[in-house]
Amino acid sequence: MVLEIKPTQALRLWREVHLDLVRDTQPDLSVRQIAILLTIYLELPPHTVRGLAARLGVTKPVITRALDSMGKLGLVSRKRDELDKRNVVIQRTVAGALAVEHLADLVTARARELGPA
Amino acid sequence: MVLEIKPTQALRLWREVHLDLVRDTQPDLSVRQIAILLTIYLELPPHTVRGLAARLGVTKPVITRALDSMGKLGLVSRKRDELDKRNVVIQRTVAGALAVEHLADLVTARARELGPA
DNA sequence: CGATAATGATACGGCCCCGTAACGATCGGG
DNA sequence: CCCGATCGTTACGGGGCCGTATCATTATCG
Repeated sequence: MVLEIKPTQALRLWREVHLDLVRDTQPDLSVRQIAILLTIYLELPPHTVRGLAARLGVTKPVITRALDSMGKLGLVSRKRDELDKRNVVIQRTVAGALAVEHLADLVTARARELGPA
Repeated sequence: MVLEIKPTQALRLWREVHLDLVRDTQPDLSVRQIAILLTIYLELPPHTVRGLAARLGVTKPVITRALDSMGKLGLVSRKRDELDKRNVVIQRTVAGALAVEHLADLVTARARELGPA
């Protein structure tokens, strides 16, 4: 089940989806925020600030700030870890799951429309 | 030549490429800038500020500013249209073509690595 | 010509993000 | 028990992007 995609198709797909995102999304997320959001929703919990920072190769404040802004949008939430109160566990939300699902729909729909290279 | 991609695959692809972009890219472009860059390199010239603005559904200053910053990065260049000196023609550059090609490589490489849904 | 329209750039005020450095809270080993 | 290590957050200074409104330049039409 290898996904065959040609460079020209890849670029067209990337462009179409980004055009959708520019027009469609209310507040569009940064590249970092998208990476964080998808990591939270695709990888197994639990997720922590330092874990995400290491996973993305960025500093911790980047994660904290991204969680702040995405939290305001309702895409994620935070909870103190009761076993080790230094830790913060990042949790998924309904709105976040919907947003991720919406992105998946965009990509699959645009992929389906791609003609030959 | 329809590109079959399942929602789970789409999300994993999106995530992997965004992780690459976060780690890899020197100054990462915004969603709008990516949309503009790919439009310039995928659609037939000539490109103008107002044309791009209409194409993306954004205001002209958005395009002007994006061209400013992408111009500093050497990804695009501008030239006055000699026939109608009100117009500015946006031109491709070698560095821009390389950046677009690099993005295509990223996407195709990550797509190839995708396992079954 | 002169008035009007169109094009791209600029000014302004506001908001968000960055990286570095520091901080408070909490845990854990000696 | 205490002191160092760890975790997440916050402060600071700087830079970028946004939308609206306005501007200078150029073309067009009466």
